[in-house]
Amino acid sequence: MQYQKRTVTCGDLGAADVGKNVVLNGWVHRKRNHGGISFVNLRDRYGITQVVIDADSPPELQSAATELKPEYCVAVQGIVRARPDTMVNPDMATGALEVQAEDITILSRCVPLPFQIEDKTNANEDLRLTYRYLDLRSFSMQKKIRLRHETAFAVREYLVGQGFYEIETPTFIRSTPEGARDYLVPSRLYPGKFYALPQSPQLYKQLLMVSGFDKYFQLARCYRDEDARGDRQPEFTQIDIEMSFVRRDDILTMVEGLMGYVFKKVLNVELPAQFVRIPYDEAMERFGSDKPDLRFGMEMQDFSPYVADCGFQAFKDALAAGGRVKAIVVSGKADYSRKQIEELESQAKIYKAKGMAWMKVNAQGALEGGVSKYFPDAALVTRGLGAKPGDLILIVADAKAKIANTALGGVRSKLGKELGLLDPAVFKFAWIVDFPLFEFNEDENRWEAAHHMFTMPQEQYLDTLESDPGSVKGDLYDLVMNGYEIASGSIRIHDSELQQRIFRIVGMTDDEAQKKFGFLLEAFKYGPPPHGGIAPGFDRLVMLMAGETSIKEVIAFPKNTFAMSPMDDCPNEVDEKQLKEIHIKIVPKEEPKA
RNA sequence: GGGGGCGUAGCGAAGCUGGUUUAUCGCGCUGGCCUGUCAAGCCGGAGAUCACGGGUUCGAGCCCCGCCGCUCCCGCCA
Repeated sequence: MQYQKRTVTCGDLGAADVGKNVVLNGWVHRKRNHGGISFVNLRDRYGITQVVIDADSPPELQSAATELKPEYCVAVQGIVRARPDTMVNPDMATGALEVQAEDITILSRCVPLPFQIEDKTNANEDLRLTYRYLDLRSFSMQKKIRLRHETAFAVREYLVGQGFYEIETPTFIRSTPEGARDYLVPSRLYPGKFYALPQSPQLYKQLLMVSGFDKYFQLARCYRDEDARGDRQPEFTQIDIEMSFVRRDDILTMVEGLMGYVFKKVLNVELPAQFVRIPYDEAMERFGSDKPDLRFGMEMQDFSPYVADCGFQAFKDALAAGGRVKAIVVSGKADYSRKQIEELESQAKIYKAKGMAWMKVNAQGALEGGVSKYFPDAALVTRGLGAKPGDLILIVADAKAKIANTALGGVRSKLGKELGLLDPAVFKFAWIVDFPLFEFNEDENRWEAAHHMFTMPQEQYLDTLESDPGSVKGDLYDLVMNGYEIASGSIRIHDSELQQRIFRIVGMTDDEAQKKFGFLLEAFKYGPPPHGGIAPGFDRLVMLMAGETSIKEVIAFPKNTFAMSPMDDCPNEVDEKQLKEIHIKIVPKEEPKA
């Protein structure tokens, strides 16, 4: 096809170009016809330029212009001219100029659109994903994809500058049933055997440390076959990092430097040189979450000092059972209706709380409503909690500390959202440190690794690993920001004996360990260096930088909630022939028994 | 596995507690007019088995049951 290739883009014409003969290639964003004169807003990745078809243009040009419809792809040749003063559009980057068309060539046509291409699209997500290539035409989406690119570039720039090598690791790997469910890839050459897609390059990056690549990173695609969320996709990207001869603080400092660089470079936002560090236990008690949103206060407080003398049995029972009674003060919200409070209570119940108590501080400073009658000494309570007249006090009690904390923490998060306390332009980072190394799995009646089995226990617990696993803290750290976990890492075990002790504690026999991780244990016989690492979630990071609440907004072609792609209808059935080659037989799903 | 929300023209929404109905509005689409707009304007038009299947009722977009789809959340995510 003969057509004129662009000499400029729709975003870069300036005053100096007036009088020039230019060619633009782009899409018809909008067209306005006034009978004689007509205007076309031509759009490409770089911007929008107004093309004018004058009333006295030749008939061929006029008819070409008449034919144009939204999203036609065209080549326009014409002369750049300044707009008359009164017709300058100050809202447009190129609003002082326009191109007087001399020739318009339609490169391709466009059928009526399923939804309009505009920044604040009103189409629902399913439709946007079905026509993702159209959705991505909007400037708002182009901007997010660009932000992602720039962030990736800045990450590489910084880490390479710090002496890191980017090294690829395999995406067909050995399946290890620990952790998330694996995506499996059947093997054609080995009937009945499978590769797994990596949940993360964890073991490979540790092996790279054994190899002596003491600073490694990779923008690694990871795969986990678990249910999706706003901040979770079945495939996602992490900035995988591992370093040798480091202690915890070396990693934290390095990531602080990385984040500082990226935010400055990409968003021109200055981050603090260091991020606050909060021990896990403290985060749970203060915020009811291991990924607290620090953009607002409303911290949870211990309500137990007021319980002993009160007549409210539920609170006493919770404490007697070793649980918690926790409160938050909602400033100025004594005017909340019963219905509003019930909605908050239902939020608490999502996290298995049995209920949520409340009371209000009236204008005189007295307690009223809810459970207030059980607390005759209002001043004691309000002074202790720092509650002022007009405040609302919410209380959750439970025999299990975790339930009381997470439930009220959930209420705190909901209130943060509801009260507009979450400014997307504010970025509050924090390190959560001193995580427990083990968690007790009640269903299986055994201890399991809270993070993963290669995490170093903190030194002071080495003697009590076996006798008291529950109290062991690991050399573990999460980076959190605005209520999201955006990185997780640890110092690793590089000692085979210690590693075997851990395996035994989580109930893995030496044989099993050998079978599953023998190659790692073997490698660790050959002078492994002390090492540790971390893996920031790249999609979540970009999501927050973009001020979004779903990572789908910053992934070009994401999956929907059910791990499907509505655009190409994936996953899909495959031919019998393909199945035969990989030795797979489909067993039909059993009908539920009546 | 469980819970909340949604489903009405191509898109987004309204439609009160079942009853003037030919299901309303905005955008888009389409025909016409219009020489400076930029979310152009004005006049006209087409376009909907109210997700789907049952049921209750004299009468269902609205109530009930089932089912499908999307979305958010709990579980899950070492």
